[in-house]
Amino acid sequence: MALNEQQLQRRESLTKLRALGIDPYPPEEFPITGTSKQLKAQFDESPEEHLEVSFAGRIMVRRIQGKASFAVLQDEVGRIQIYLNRDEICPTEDKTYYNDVFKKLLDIGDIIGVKGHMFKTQTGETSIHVKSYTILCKSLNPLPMPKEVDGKTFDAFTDPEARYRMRYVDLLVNPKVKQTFIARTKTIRSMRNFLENKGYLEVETPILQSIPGGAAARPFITHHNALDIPLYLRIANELYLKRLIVGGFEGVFEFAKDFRNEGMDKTHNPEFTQMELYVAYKDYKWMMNTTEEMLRSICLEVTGSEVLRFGDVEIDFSKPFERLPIFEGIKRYTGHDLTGKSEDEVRAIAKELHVPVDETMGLGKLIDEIFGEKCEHHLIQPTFLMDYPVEMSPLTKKHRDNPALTERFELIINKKEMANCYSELNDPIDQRERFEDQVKLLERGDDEGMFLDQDFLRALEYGMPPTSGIGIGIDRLVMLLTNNESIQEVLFFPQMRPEKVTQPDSNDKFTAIGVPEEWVDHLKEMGFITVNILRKEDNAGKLSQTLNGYRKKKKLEIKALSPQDVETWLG
RNA sequence: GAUUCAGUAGCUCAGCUGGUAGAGCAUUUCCCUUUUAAGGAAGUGGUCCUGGGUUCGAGUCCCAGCUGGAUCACCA
Repeated sequence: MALNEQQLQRRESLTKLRALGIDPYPPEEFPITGTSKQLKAQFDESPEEHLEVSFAGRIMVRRIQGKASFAVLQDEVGRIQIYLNRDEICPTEDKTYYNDVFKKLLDIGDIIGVKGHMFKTQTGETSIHVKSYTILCKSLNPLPMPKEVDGKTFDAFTDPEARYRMRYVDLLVNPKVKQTFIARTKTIRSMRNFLENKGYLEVETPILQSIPGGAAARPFITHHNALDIPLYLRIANELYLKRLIVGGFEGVFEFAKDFRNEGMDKTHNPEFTQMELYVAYKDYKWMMNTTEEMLRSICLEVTGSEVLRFGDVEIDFSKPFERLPIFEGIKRYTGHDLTGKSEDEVRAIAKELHVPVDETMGLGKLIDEIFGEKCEHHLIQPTFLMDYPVEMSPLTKKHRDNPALTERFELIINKKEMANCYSELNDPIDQRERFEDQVKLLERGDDEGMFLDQDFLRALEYGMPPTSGIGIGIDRLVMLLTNNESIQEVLFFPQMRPEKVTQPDSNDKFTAIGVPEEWVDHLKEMGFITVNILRKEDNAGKLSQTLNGYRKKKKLEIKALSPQDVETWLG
């Protein structure tokens, strides 16, 4: 990457600092007496006391007023203004530390430590009166400069691509982003506390699996060299947690990063987080109550209220969640009762409703399509959508009242699937048959079919108690709680197509076309990192001037270049 | 994967039917000892995403590509 003017200036400042004997990246610790928030609170509590402080932060604003200066330092929790006076910073005749170092060699984005005392300015802002400062880190790239006036932000750093690729910059200049990720951590902590208080055990299960099971999704595949076998990144941890239930644990959960090799959009990232919970001797009805209780308390802990604003809708966790059998939902929103209807009858109804269907769709898929097209968008408030057709749920117990259905629910909030729960199938013979059906799907080329996991079946044959299990999409829950429309906003580093970077040519390649050795590194510094980039310059006169200008500016002790020299490089 | 919109200075953005590339902030220089939407004055800074094409002339029009966003498809 070619360095721009500001980057070159900062590098120059760096060498000047070193020339002054200042280490721009010192190794010593810099002890502080408090965060920006603490120092301000401490002073404001008893402003009459002389409060000596030590503080470190990143320079975000600088206002130089001749012999006095103000700056704003930012730490993890906020910002604090500092005041510097030339003759206090430099009590002797030597004013370098103020006139040169502070005013010229420091930049917005640099990290400094300051010592001084707290005071209030004439305009009433609690600030640090600095007696001495230490450079802790010189920053070589300029930060974007959003301005905030009366809570309104101007010139905000908004380009999504830049924000996601350079989350570190995003976090520095967009305070809301930091709040989102703090809320994410709070959400997970709140859920973990809830589950631990219930007595369930947090466990870890394999991420590298030789049989990717527990969901229908395309996996990422990798290879283990020593065993010389393919391994898959897990798409779910369901089958492992159930093995633990077989092994005698009665409540286990895991916050699991899962990986699915599918498309990406506002609600899907190739790696995402799911919390899966399995509890023995329970059914899906029990799980509805538990889920409801858990989400209500998480919402309260994270947002301070059981009622949540998301965009322009209000989502109420305080009331009991609706429990809506899928057939009832369809009846409510389309007027058609599908109970007991055959595949052909349902297909005809779908066509009548203008739901796009084709002949390959089975009964389960048809019902799912109708619901998705005609009903799902009505479900804003938390709703347990329950009793799915058996075809779509190969790991779920058949419904106690209707063998065509399963004991399964999905939790829908604001039109989005948040959680998926079953009364887990524990009949090993039934499970084997359902796996075999899935294998047939695979053999037909349906890449969503499930693999047959012999060891899991063997475990079930030893006997798994009746169990209810749930998977909750953590990313989507955090989106909801933080009022974010996109999953990329709740992942620190969402998946992006890799940036293309040009690898610099070796120095040999430059000397081979006649560039003097002492010039090569400087050319690279100026952005001519490959011979091809250099040769894009067609005006040797202009190029030699540019290079000599750089030589002069940096006061380089090397030979100046003639246009003829440069002409030969360009070939 | 399809459609569509976008890509111009470090950041946020203007740029008309094609005619020499603009602003604010940042940055540089000078002045200023309590400022705070950064005080005054003067400057610097651009492969207009890339590559082709049309044209006397392309940031602007056409084609292809790259990257991102949105919508759709896919996603138990």
